[in-house]
Amino acid sequence: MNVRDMLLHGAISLTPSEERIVQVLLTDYPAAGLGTATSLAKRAGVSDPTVVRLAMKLGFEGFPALQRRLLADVEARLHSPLLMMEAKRPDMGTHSEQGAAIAYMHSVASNLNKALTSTPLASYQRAARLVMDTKGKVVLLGGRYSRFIAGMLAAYLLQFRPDIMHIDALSAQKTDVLVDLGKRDLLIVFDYRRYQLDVVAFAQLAAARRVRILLFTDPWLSPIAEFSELTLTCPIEVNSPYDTMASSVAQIEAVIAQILASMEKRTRERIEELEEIRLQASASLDNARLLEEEKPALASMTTK
Amino acid sequence: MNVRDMLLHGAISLTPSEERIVQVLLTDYPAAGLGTATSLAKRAGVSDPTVVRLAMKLGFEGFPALQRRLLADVEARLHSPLLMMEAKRPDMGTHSEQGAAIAYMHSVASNLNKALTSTPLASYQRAARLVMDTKGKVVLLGGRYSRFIAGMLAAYLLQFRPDIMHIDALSAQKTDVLVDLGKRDLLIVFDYRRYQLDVVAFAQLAAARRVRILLFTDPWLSPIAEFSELTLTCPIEVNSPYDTMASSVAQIEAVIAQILASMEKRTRERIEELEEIRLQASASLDNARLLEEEKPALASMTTK
DNA sequence: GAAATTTTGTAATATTCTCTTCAGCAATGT
DNA sequence: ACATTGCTGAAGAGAATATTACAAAATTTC
Repeated sequence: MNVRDMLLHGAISLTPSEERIVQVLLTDYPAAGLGTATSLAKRAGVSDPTVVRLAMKLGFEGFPALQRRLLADVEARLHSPLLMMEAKRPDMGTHSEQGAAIAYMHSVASNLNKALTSTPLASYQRAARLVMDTKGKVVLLGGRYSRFIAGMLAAYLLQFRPDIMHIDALSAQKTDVLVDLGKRDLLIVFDYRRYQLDVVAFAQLAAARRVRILLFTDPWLSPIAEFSELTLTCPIEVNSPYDTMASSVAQIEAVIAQILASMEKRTRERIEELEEIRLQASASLDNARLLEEEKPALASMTTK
Repeated sequence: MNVRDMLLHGAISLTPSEERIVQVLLTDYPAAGLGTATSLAKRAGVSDPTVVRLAMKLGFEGFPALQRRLLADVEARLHSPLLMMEAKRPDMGTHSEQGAAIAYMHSVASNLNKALTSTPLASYQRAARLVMDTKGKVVLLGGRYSRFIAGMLAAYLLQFRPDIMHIDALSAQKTDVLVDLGKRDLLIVFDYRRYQLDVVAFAQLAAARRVRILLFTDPWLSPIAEFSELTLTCPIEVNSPYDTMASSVAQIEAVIAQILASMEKRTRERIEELEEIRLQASASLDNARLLEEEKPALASMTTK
């Protein structure tokens, strides 16, 4: 069993700072673990003893032992047949003008795969718990683009619990919501690179008021990571001047899935039924068309 | 220039024992160099000072410096997209309550792959042309969830052309925009299943006014497909009571990529520069950490 | 074949890294 | 509110590692 799997599916329960280490390690696997223990600790924003303790928790004699294992992994992977193929990979550099969209989709796919392998299950579980265990309000905030993701998550969460509040565009007035927030509340903030000053500032103010913070960011970490309780990272780089948001969307959906899974069976069933009903209600609209003819579809549409 | 090439094509003359080291290093590259200097020396049958001297001869400050370079090489090779795919998938099927989030991510990944292979390039090209060739206004509309995707696309398009208008929540008032629309205008509508009556109705009214329609929907086709000029479908089913929007997001991003590719070179470059500048502005925040040491990162984060 | 030069290893030193101890802190239960 | 438990980081001891200094081989040169 290689180290990556130990981290992803390991049966050991991790403390928050240990989790941060794991996240760093997975995001930049295995290079992040091949330096010194102290460098890894700094990157994760924890102290070196914590790194050492994690190594031991994983069953190693100490950090160097873990490192040796990591090295073995590298070796194995570098000699894998896949890497041989890699050598003759077509140069992605040429946008080729023609298949730009297709090339882009491929690039997103590999991005998603990266996301898949770089976030441990525990992070999702923690996020789910954080959201559902919060007694007070849950406030959502995002940047220029990511505010749409915040909106999506808000729309989902509305169905699971009350007191959801999405701050769409950050204005001076909106900052006022802060006065009502305290340590029983949760701020879910999305901040991918080109970290927006106003968003960071808002989060900082919230942190000062002891509001708990759940941060979604990229592997380079928004400054907000400094004072967030839990940080979920997600790769965003693709061959385009813009970054992709597809993986981020998948990620919040995954959190939703995790919330659903951890719910009481009855509660979950009620929600599933609810969706089922909504689906049927709309399906009746155009089912006929799909199964039979086109005419009924138009008919049903003109009826209301 | 990576270390391997330095060793292979280096212009420096090597002493016999140095050559032995190089040989070992190349035989097991780069793993052999990632341990301690002493371990490498032993494998080559020489003493450790010889190893250190070689490192310096190659232009490094010392052995650790060479090691850092070696690590960078590994990272570059390991981060190639293809290799990310290799990270094997755990057994699906077992929803297991535990790994709900992970299972979900896998399911999204395969969904995306499906999207990848089921939409021809021509569709993206036509969508791109449709958007950019429209002389009049471009109005965007979505449903309960998909309106966020509409919002994203609107945010992107704003940078490419004027007269972009996102109808966020559909109200009676908003329907009024219809009176200003005609056959020179374009309606981009997102309508995934649980096709919303109001959205369909709006599209229908637009169609009646001869507004051109670009529809994003799922493979079961929204009724709007009946009167849209171009329909892009995208699979949305995953193992969850909800549908995924990740692929849809990827899809609109792909359209953006296609638009960028089909633009005049100069125009595109200007936009890319713009993004580049935005990126650097924020990157300067924490770049130091990634390229050099850990210290500056923490410093920069606390500094503002 | 001896001196000069280069190469190499041993030993001592300097540096860096790991890991233990301990005390502070927050969360949780009584 | 108080005690308990577990998590965390600061500090420093101790170990491992890299590097320097120097002397012994080996090689070359005359």
